[in-house]
Amino acid sequence: MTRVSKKERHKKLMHALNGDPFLTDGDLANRCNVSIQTIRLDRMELGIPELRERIKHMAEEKFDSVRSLAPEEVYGEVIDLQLDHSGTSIIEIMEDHVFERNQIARGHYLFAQANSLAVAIVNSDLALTKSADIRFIRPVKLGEKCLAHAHVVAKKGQHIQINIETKVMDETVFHGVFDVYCLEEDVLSK
Amino acid sequence: MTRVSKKERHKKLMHALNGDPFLTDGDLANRCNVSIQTIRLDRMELGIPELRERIKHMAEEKFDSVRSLAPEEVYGEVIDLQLDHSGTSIIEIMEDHVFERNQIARGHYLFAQANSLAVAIVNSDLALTKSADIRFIRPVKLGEKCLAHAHVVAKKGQHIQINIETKVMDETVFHGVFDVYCLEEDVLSK
DNA sequence: TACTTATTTAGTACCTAGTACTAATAGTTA
DNA sequence: TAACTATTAGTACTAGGTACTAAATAAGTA
Repeated sequence: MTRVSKKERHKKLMHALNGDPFLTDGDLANRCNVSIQTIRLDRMELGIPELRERIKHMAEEKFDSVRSLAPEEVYGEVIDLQLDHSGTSIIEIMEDHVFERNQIARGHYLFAQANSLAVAIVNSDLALTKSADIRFIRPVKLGEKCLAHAHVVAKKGQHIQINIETKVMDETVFHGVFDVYCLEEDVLSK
Repeated sequence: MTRVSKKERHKKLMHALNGDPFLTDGDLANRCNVSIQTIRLDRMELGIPELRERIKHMAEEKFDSVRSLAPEEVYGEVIDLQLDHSGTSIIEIMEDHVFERNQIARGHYLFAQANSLAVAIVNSDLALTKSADIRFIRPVKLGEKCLAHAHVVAKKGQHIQINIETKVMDETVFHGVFDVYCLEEDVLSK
């Protein structure tokens, strides 16, 4: 006289955990009116890890995504850098960088790459972006690798003008002119 | 003969957990060369919850952010939004956002806030930043809260021009003019 | 130097949310 | 009725803690 079939319970279980992954085996047992052991056998069959593992997994994902948005001093991997002259960096567009709907990279990631590179090029402890004029030439899609190349075009006192062009393969996807303000220490002490 | 002072150990602890929140008390005890009890007293004093609670908290945040899809798309907390008209969002400058040396926020975080807001305002599934002209008016420091206010100034066909001004208290710190390209579905089907 | 306080360590009982296992019972079916 | 599946019960054990008591070890101060 099995009240509800195993299959049905399994469905219910999956659904319940989808709605609230923080349910313990005890909670699930109550919901399904079965013993805790039954729930554990069910999880085994369905390959559902225990509560603590589920939670840990979610936390790790969260942690990783925080990482990708708040990285080190430079956003992107610098592969070449001539201080006060030029530089190149790479980023690969990952899941976290794109709009869900259309898989297109959010513009500020491309900007972050360019901005980081511009500031990194300036040979100073106190370099800040003053202004920028940027253009997104074509959308960048998930999985594409963006190569940003920067070079200093002018240097007038504390203002340094840097041109940045970002390419995917041979196609230009982003272009920017950055005006970086450089407050050198010896200037400060004068 | 306390090898390392309590204060120093507390700092080390905070830093370690910031870098890796998945460390158990045992791990921390090893790193600091103290007993597990000392670590637990330290956590008490510093108000740091146990590993499982930390993990759970992160998982809950992740879960919440997955639930509400819209805010995930936006960098910053949107506190007001009138589609196709105006919007406001807030970000607080945290440790991760600043240069270590001078505690000044990296420009691309301010840009990310503005860019997200600009795209969010446009009432379309397919809104992409086409170009932007931005100015960093004064440096923003650690702990400051940035209020970005955006409003649509022009709409010509698929191009929408949005002005954004970001303030800390009453001071303008950032200004930008964004040109967002909006590919509406009915336009597509024509 | 002796007293006092702060800091650190040790150890116990208990908790949750499990795993891994054995054994028994209930219900169904050939 | 025997065989099988599904379910339940119960035990031993685990990690990573809490909450507590007690003791040992500095360190500061009168």
